[in-house]
Amino acid sequence: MRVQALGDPTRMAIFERLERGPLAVGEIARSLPVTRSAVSQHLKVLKHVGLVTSQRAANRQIYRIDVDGVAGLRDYFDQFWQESLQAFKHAAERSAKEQSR
Amino acid sequence: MRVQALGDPTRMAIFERLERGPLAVGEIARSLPVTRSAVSQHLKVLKHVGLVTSQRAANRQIYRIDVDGVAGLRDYFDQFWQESLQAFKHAAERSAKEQSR
DNA sequence: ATTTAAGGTTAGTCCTCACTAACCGTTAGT
DNA sequence: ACTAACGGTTAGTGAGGACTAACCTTAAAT
Repeated sequence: MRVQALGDPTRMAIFERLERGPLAVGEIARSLPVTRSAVSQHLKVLKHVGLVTSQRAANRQIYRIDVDGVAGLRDYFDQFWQESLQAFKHAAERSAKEQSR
Repeated sequence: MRVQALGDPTRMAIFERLERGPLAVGEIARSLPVTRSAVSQHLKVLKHVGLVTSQRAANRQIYRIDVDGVAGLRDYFDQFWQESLQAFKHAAERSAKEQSR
């Protein structure tokens, strides 16, 4: 589920590292209290939901924020909140009408 | 963590039930394949992050969407995405400047 | 060619979290 | 008072997910 993507603190931390610019897996791991393996697995998840992209540079994999993906997820959430509030508003109006008859 | 609030499918389903109007715990449980206890625990979480409020009506607890809370969470996410995109944009510009000198 | 460093994958462990069952207090009805 | 229904709490269980360690492939360096 898309919501889960940033649910884990470590995954969140990785994402925030990437906000400051593209990084290789090892560079991220060095600044975190987890192994490269863990970082690699988290990046896999982030990539899967479209928040980051990767690109080979010789030996290394450079990860960076996927601007389109972030925007897409933002829109997704936006729509969700929008619909929630609207649905509830409609329900409230319907309820008010029931009261007055 | 606030992100976790809608991470669970059952919790999501409960929230969506409430979009159609206020409901008692038992009413929600009856429309879901889980016990009242589970629903009660989920509502506790939703209440804790400010997505719903509760109100006693005699014997029962009526839960409803907290419009302010939803709006607040919407704003929180909005800001998060905003900052992500902005930070990355700045990083990209900085990087471009490095290249050209 | 060997060595070194990178990163992805897998098996196994541990911990978190969703869930049930059993219990409790509270309220309304008889 | 007794009963029945509601809903919150707790202990215990099971499943999923985060993590490490070990292994593998690939690419650059000597």
